[in-house]
Amino acid sequence: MARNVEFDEELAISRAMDLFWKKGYTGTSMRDLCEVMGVNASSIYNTIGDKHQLFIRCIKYYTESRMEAARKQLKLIDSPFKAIEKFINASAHAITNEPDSCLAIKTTFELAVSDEQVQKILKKDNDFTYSLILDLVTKALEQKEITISQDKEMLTDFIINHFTGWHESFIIHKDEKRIKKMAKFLIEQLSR
Amino acid sequence: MARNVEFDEELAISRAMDLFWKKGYTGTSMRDLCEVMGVNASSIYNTIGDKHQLFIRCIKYYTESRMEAARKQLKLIDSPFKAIEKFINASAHAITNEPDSCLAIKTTFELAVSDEQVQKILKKDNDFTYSLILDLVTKALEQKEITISQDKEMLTDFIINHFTGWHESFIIHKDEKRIKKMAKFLIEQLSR
DNA sequence: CTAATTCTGTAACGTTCGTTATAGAATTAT
DNA sequence: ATAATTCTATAACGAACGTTACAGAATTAG
Repeated sequence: MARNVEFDEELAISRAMDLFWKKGYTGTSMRDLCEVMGVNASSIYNTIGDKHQLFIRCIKYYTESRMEAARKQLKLIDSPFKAIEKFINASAHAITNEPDSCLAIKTTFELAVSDEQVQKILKKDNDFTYSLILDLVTKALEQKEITISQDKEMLTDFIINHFTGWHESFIIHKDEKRIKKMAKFLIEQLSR
Repeated sequence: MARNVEFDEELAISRAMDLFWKKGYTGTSMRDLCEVMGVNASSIYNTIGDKHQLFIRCIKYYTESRMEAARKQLKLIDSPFKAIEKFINASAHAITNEPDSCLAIKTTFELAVSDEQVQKILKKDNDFTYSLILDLVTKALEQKEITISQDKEMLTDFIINHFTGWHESFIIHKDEKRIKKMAKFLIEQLSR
């Protein structure tokens, strides 16, 4: 019959993701994508589909990788409050040390308003982080490690909500200290 | 000599701004801009300049209008804490009731990372809001209306920082209640 | 080997992009 | 009115866009 060798799809998707991350969806051309993926346009259209489908694959890859990493990062920590603390500090560190801002947030503001498919993928990613933190907040409340409020759903939202602003602040002011101070204050507040 | 009539530049800029707001910088074409501005491309290039210069005019118009509005909104309020409370509630209301998310934030994530001119304009806008709230926080601390912390600079950052996340949350979840709860909690925290 | 099938590279499709040359309409001073 | 000047409308520029047709290289089954 016939051949079935293919290019390394995961690697190609990962490289496409990096380019979309840097230049945004609209700002990225198929020609540039072909170049970084090391694959011809024909192959992309035959296997993955058009530019939009390729992008969908890329944010799915991004969010799924993040979810996997978050799961790993937190499951080994015994104290729920320490886990929350670590999550907040890890976020602050990532925000002030990675060259590009979060792809999910960039995509939220570029596409999610007008693209329902993208919005749903990002909502799934948000809901995952939400349930992860909600679980920790619930346990921390039970163990009286958190005392600031008993409304665990609101507290979860409240904690996660800070990160987006930190991204914006760092893009505009490029001042790591400002982010670190807010992170420290947030953690102090939870347990006061 | 010669004529000097011109198209209504402010109106044209305002309409161009609306289109950039909806579609982003890269997503907006000069042809669409000409149409909504009611002006030919030649006229734009002769008076304002190229697409990038036009966009600069639009975000300047956006940020300056916002600064003017914020000044007006807050100067009539006697209690500094009430002014902060009003600012937070007005932000939460705007975020959950305007069709498109904040142009400044969208632009931060689309352009400010790679476009220094844009970054500086947005920094100016941020610094203005910062000094406005810092002034209120300072007075509220003096009058002991705020007790949560004495670090007025950090507190100012901390307050403003919430709004960006609220925008993201509303795009993803479209749930006004979640934003309102966070706003209520934030206000309660400041004065507890 | 040959035949069948699926991959990839080239090259081009028709559109749309940002931008501009140009000609003529509009306006003002004399 | 005439001349001078500045506007706008048309139309097109070359380049880049997303996408695809097609030929031939590569692979596998018989």
